[in-house]
Amino acid sequence: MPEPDSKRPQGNARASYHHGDLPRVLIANAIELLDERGVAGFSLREVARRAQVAVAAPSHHFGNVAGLFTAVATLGFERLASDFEDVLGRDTAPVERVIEVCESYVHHGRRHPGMASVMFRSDLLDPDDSALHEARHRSLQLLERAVRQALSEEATDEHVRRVAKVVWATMHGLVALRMEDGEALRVQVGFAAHAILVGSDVIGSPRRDLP
Amino acid sequence: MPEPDSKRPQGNARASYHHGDLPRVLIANAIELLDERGVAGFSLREVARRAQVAVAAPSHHFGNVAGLFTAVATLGFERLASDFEDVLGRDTAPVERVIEVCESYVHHGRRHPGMASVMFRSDLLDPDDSALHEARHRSLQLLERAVRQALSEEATDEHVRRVAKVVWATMHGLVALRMEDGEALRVQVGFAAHAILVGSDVIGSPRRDLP
DNA sequence: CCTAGCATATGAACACTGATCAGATTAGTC
DNA sequence: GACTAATCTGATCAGTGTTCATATGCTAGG
Repeated sequence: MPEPDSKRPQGNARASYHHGDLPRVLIANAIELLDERGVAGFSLREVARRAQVAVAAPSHHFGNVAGLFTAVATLGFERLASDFEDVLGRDTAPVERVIEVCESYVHHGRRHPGMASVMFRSDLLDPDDSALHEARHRSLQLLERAVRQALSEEATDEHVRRVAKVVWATMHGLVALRMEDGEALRVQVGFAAHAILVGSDVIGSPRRDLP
Repeated sequence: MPEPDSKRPQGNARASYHHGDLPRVLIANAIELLDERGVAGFSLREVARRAQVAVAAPSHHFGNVAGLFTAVATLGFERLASDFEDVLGRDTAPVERVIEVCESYVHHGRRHPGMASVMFRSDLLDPDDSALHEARHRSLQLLERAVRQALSEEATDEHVRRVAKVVWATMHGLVALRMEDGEALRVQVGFAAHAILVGSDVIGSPRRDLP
């Protein structure tokens, strides 16, 4: 039975010639291929092949492969921001919420390894794409909001931003290095986020002595 | 005047045909090209071209491009470990020493961006290369030693290992995301390392209440 | 000294890749 | 219904990594 295939045009019909929904289909196929073979094994031609479309078709929508990657990365950051918003809507303790944000970050990175790696390979992306910048910035802003609520009230904006960046970098590192697998990563993520928050508050704005 | 060129054979003479020191020269050229164009712009043929050698020559020493990358990454981790050892030999406070280790990590990553990115792109490396594993493991071990001295004495081995991994991941993330530039990165690195150490000690083994 | 053996380097071939461009096809608009 | 603009095709180009038989010259054994 022909299940509805998201990688083919809507209405399950390619009348002929014009595809109808190529950009979305190309992005979906690109994500699939990235998760399947990684960035190194990626091929624009293979994406076109899977969409049953000519090799040159993608260029009319994305210009070049960097354009397609940029679209994929933008979608990735938008999903990430959406996940973050879900977490921020929950009614849990502030520190717990930061940890949950981190967990959703790591979860996203592990579920879509190829897509995630493209998101942070700035050398493969269009550096001037405003949609990408916006989506990435929104993700970071949501993390900052979570961090702000988890730190002491005396924390300055600069302090909050700095801590959020450290948390962001740590999560990226944990995913990129694949240092643990399965449940152990969850423990590591929780520990790391917690330690950074506590440590930052101790060191932070109102200077206290450290042990 | 002909300065001594490390990318050509020793003795500054390619009598003919046999190169004499190809592997080392290829690795040097690969690092140069990686730092120049990044992983995406890398080309094995260009490396061979710069060594003034046939396209197929590298394959006799490294098999394929993954083999060359693996050699580059191994050298990178050996240098990193060597830098770490220098820091560990200094007579500074333990926490300060961890920060200095982190700084040397970041410094290495910023000075050789292409090389550094290859070091952590496991999809581009030979996963069974023992020399690579050994060099990487030694680097992590040295970081663990620095962390152990900086944490409270009650810290278990497992705790030390976990904290070291978090520090490692954070530094990798800070470099990979290029979140700051110049001096600001140094501040960020010091802050991050410090916060993780302090936070880990507060959360750590002898359970205390947290604010 | 000189000769066989073997590691090293060559160059051509192959199957790929991403990008480009004129021309074919169709959708949307006046 | 005609026309313009968007979309897609198919062929072409330069460039890539890998493989293979062949050529070269260093080195060990006689």
